[in-house]
Amino acid sequence: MGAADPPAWIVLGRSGDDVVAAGLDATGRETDRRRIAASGFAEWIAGEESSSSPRWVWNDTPQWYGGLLDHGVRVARCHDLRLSHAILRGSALVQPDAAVRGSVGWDAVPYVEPDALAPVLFDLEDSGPSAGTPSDVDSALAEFARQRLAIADSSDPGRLRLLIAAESAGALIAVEMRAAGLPWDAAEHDRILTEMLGGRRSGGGQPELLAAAAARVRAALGDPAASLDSQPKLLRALHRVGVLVESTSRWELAEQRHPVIEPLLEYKKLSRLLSANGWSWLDEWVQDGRFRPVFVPGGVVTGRWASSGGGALQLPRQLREAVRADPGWRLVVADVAQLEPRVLAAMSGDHALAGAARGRDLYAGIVDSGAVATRQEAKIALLGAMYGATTGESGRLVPRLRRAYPRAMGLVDDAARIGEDGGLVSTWLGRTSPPPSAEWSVAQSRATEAEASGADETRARRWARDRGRFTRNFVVQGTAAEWALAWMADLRARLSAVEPVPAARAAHRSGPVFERRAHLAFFLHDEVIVHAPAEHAESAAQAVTDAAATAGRILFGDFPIDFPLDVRVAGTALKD
DNA sequence: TGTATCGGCGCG
DNA sequence: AAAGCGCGCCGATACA
Repeated sequence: MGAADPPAWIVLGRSGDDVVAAGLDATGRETDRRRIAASGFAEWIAGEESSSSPRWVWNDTPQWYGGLLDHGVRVARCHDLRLSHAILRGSALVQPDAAVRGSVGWDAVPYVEPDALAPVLFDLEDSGPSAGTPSDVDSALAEFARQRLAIADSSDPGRLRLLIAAESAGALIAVEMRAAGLPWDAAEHDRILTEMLGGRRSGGGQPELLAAAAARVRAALGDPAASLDSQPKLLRALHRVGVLVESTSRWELAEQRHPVIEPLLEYKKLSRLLSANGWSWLDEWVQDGRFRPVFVPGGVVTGRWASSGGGALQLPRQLREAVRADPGWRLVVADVAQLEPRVLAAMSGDHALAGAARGRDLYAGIVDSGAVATRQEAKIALLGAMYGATTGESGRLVPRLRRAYPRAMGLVDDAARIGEDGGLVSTWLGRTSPPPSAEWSVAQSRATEAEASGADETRARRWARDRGRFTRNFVVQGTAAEWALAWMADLRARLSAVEPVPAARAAHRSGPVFERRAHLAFFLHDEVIVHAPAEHAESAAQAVTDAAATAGRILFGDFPIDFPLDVRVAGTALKD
């Protein structure tokens, strides 16, 4: 690429064993095309990154970026065509007849093998037909052109550009976090398991304390052979001793008074720990002091991330003690207090709710405003408003919030009504809810016909309300996910600007790009964990805080809304 | 023997 | 405590 005219974008595609790179100028015109052998690809990327710092355009971030990281090459920016396509083709901000909605091949979801970060690019012998999106450069160029046109012609190009930049940054971060891994102390995990479950038995027997709990349950049931892991059998055994529950769920059991309840709840708790995060999980998912889950950006319709394998987003808090910084390193653990209601206040322009949100505790602010009497009531009412509660204490309290915060409540009530009517709702930056299914629409129209039965009408009404609760929550959950992406993207940029520590201080299990620098190690909706050299931990914590403020401004401009964080610097991620 | 579904529960 | 949203994973069960 000519130094006099550095490319704004470089679009990458594969051709046989080679990579084809097309440079585009700021207007999107192709100015340069070259073919690069896979063996020299990482080095070439590193050179372009340092000389012209383009935005890399590729079909699917994990396929390209995992291998680059393995070779010690980090990039600052990308445009993930697959994720961007998913946003644009569904967005209500995009023109109905935009060409991007009809792109062939870009709806496929590629199968990403959890153990193979970059199977295609650097191990061409093993490259299979697994890629879900077109991988040649001409397909990528054509799709990129359709996407830029769709954005430019949309009702709000600025928001969509932000969303796609944030989504693509998230794609980079997800691959980076897997490469870096979450520092995990297997010995500490084993200690927790042994303390709670008792010693591990050879020969597949239950650990001591789990077996003891089981024995106490069977004694209380008066049945030495009672099956505790089969829901129907357990239910019948409970009925036989007079515990007349309809399910064996924890909350329903907890309402009962019977000697079997306490040991049964204990058994369920321990059994869950063993099956979900016991020694088998440890053996399978923690290698060389790192837990490396697969993060799936955009994996949830709202834009939240999902995960695949290892249950990364469901780590029980009791295991947080096993998250341990390397020697000489620290963990910066940060989470946003009440992210979703703050986002709701900002996107609805509700100054009253934003006022209640000023400071650390939004719920206390609601109490101070006089809308409800206690913090607990404030929490229940607000969650009920965002989730669509209609019954119980929550349903009873929501009307009081409607009076106190009409704009915020009006926004979620409108979203619910639109959803019930079969319409679409969008997040702040333009991610749009999926349309109702054909089955849903058929049920609605059938219910309006003269010969509709009562059952038809009841079912249609229930499905309409279900969808209303979904769209009600979609706008809030999805916008919160956008805030979190903006937070992480800005944080990533700040961390990358810090000088690396000397090689002697490296974290040798974090991969070449991260072993000498503070880096993101974990993300969970409204919380991040940064693994940082001890001498950089305080500046990393400041970066986390500053990035949160930036994210608020990026999304909501000057609207006066706080996003206060709980930030801790420690050797372990255990929540105090 | 393998696949789909369900109840249950972990996380936000 | 659940309630009202969104997930992934487990073991058991039903079914091909």
